[in-house]
Amino acid sequence: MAGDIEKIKAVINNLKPSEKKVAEYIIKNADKISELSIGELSKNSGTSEASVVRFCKNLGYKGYQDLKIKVSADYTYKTKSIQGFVNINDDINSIVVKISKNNMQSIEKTMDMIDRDELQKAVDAILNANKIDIYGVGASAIVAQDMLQKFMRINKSCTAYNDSHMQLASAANLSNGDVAVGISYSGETMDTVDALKIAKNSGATTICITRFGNSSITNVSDIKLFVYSTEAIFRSGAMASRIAQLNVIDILFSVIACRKYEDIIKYLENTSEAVSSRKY
Amino acid sequence: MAGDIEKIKAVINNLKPSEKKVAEYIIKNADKISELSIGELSKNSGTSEASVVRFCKNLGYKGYQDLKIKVSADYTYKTKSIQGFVNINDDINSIVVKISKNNMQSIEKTMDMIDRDELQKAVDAILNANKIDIYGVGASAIVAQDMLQKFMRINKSCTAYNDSHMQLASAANLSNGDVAVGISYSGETMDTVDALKIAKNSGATTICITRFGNSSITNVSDIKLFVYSTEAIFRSGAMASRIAQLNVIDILFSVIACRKYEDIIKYLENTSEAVSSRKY
DNA sequence: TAACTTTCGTAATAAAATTTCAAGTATTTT
DNA sequence: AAAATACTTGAAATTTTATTACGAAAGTTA
Repeated sequence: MAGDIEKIKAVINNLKPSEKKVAEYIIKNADKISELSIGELSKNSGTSEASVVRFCKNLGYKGYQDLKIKVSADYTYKTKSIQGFVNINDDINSIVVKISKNNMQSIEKTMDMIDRDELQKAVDAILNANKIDIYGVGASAIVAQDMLQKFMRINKSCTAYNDSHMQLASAANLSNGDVAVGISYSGETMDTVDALKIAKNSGATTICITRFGNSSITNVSDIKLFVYSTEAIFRSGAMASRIAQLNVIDILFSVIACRKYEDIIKYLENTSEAVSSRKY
Repeated sequence: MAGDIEKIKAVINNLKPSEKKVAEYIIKNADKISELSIGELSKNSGTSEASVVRFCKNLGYKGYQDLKIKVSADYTYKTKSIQGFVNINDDINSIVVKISKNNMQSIEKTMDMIDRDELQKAVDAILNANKIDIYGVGASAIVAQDMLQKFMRINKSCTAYNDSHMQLASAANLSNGDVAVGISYSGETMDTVDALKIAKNSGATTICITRFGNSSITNVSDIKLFVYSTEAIFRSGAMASRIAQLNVIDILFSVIACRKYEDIIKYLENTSEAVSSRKY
């Protein structure tokens, strides 16, 4: 489907020496490939034209022409997604583009990176849960609230207290078969980590949605869902990160909705109807 | 920079007949270009090889090779973004990819579509506002809450009541120089539209964040910020749409932050520091 | 209608890509 | 350790593809 450059990286160690040289050159100079003829490429990589062709065919391309087009397309696709940071003096259009691309990139990287097995575990845990507690404060409270709204609509009983004392109290009353979800991008938010720790001690299955890597919250989580994010602008904690987190919520919701489609469509229709009276 | 296919469309009417044939063929068959030689293309479009080359050079390309690569790249870039709807039987990986791409697409289309002038007006209104009211219920309440958090951090006093009576009461007390922001994807949510209408009558400048097109909310809004969204899955109102709305909030916030950088960086540092004591 | 300009395709030329093949290198067998 | 075999490689031949040159046809202007 995609990722021509990735594909080359993946097979580079199974190649013969001369083809490996070609692969290395292409990876390092993917930006230039579109303007290189096979002769230039073979010279630059210290091999022969024949080796380049063999390399192309080994990788499943029709020939050099074909590879050239695919690799160039892949390269421009990749680089078009990437945008710099916002500068103070950027005009309004640049800001629109940079912020949007950054948010898109956070979703994309999260999509590439998120562990499908962990996701499946989270789905199973939620599907079998008696009770679900969701913890999050500050910007993460919004994500928690969003999750609550989604799951409530499909009749999964959740709670998402935004009072930290309530969270702790609620966590203490969980038991086996319950699920607690902790949301914190930094992974170090005391209120959330503490609540999750108590939930774990109470016997609940704990899930975290946090940044990639180890942190206090991963230590108290049975299931870890990582999101990727870089912020496009100064100390503004929660822009791309919360969008990546919401994307994870969407995925969880969608997987569950698909698995239990027959039951859930009814609930969704009911709730749709219920609010329709409040629309013009 | 981009949009090679768009560029061809833009100039198609200024071309000589034979070159126009080439242009038409390329636009209709952008997917096949990567595998066509100049001979095939000229035959398929009913012209000569020379005309194809002339066409390429007229458009600023080095030759047919160059155009072929650029157009192919543009085409794959465009189509890679597009993904189908989620099916009940999709496996977990397909759902991850489809939901993510759909969310990305909503951001991208919103980015392409959003009116920069309206955005500028919204920024000016907010910068000069004494008081800012934000209205939203249900899924839009989360977006409202998010906006509140962001603007609070840069010391812009906002309120975002999620009680509809409070909203109406608050709207009644606004006056000239105040700003009211109504968030409703459908544009038909009574509570939000009513509150915004009252705000407008009170003399406030009204801003809406809603779906593209006319709706009840656009009728009561001085400034209209449109988002684009298609949902990847059944009657599930608010997935991609809220992400697109959050993206607009990010943009508003970023533009304002850039314009008032010196003042704002201080506020951001203060608020960062304030919560840091609650982190491990 | 003649002179000129524009547009276009054929054919010649040039460039690039692919294939062939034999030499060189490594590996296995005897 | 020598011979046989298989593998890897690049130079050169061949084929394919792209570009250019040029003149014929169509269209314009005087």
